[in-house]
Amino acid sequence: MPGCVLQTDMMSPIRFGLCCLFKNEPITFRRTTAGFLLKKQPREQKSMLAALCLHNARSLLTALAYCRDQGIGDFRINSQILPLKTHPEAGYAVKDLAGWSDIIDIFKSCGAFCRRHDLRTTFHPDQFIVLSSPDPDIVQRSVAELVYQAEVAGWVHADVINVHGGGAYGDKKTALKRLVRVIRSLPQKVRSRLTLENDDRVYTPADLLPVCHATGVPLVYDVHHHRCLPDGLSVERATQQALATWNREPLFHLSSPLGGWSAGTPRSHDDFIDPADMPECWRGLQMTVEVEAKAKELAVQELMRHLAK
DNA sequence: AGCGGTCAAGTTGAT
DNA sequence: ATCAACTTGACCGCT
Repeated sequence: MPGCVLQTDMMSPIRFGLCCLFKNEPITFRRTTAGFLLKKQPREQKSMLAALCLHNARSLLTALAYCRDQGIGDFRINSQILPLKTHPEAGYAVKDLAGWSDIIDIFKSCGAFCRRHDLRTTFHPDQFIVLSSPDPDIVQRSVAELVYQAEVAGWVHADVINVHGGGAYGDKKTALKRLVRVIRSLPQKVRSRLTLENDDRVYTPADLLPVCHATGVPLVYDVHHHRCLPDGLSVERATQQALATWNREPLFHLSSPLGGWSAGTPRSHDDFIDPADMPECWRGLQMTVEVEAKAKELAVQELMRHLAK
């Protein structure tokens, strides 16, 4: 139904978020591989990267316009929005790319668009970013990636860079001490956006809340991960404690297990959200809920329709 | 045009 | 010891 926009007054106060990609909408983000790129001449490498970055910046603006039209209030930005940005060999500075000022201008337009239409954007660096590692090189590379994402976050006004606690290395307590120390040492533009999320195999909300309290970093509560890796906290209690860590609009994650909770792999995500998986105690809260479902925008739309009834 | 192997990175737990 | 899973599947190179 073209032009059909959900009415604000029918909608839940929850701001629902779309993660990174589209299922049906022809909005794409491109990337490349280091091996392929490095076989080219340096000049060609730069021009390919410039084309990819420009394409992705334009796609982001298109994605945000789509979200606004659909009443989707939040969009998670792919870590590879600037492909291979911090790769040890293929990495580059944006200002080394032809047309760099156009690229940055489009990202800044994205930021202005978000301000104008009350859209939120976030980043979620992937599993290779681990701040609790005992290996300083791993921590240093992770921080470099966060610095890159914080730079883009500054252009687009993203207020969240969300990471997991990382590994335990057989000693959670010590690992979390390292995590606190590293968080405190982060550059301001990273630390002011950093959030911690409970994962489904190592760190629970109960593990991370003390870190949040010690550092002022908010907790992104993922209820699906919490159900896969419980810690004695009820969903209601974890919700309350996570909300209390936020000095801005809270951000939570929601997904449904592939094939239901009785299936073999409850950890993997289903195409859509089973409304029963959304905690009752979330209803009416003023916060962002990012929908992690493989059907992407279709899943967000279906959940919003269901809750508007 | 379609398809399969591969992709920069870390850690865990199943096999 | 090896390897999928995590996640966001997408890209490259070959047929």
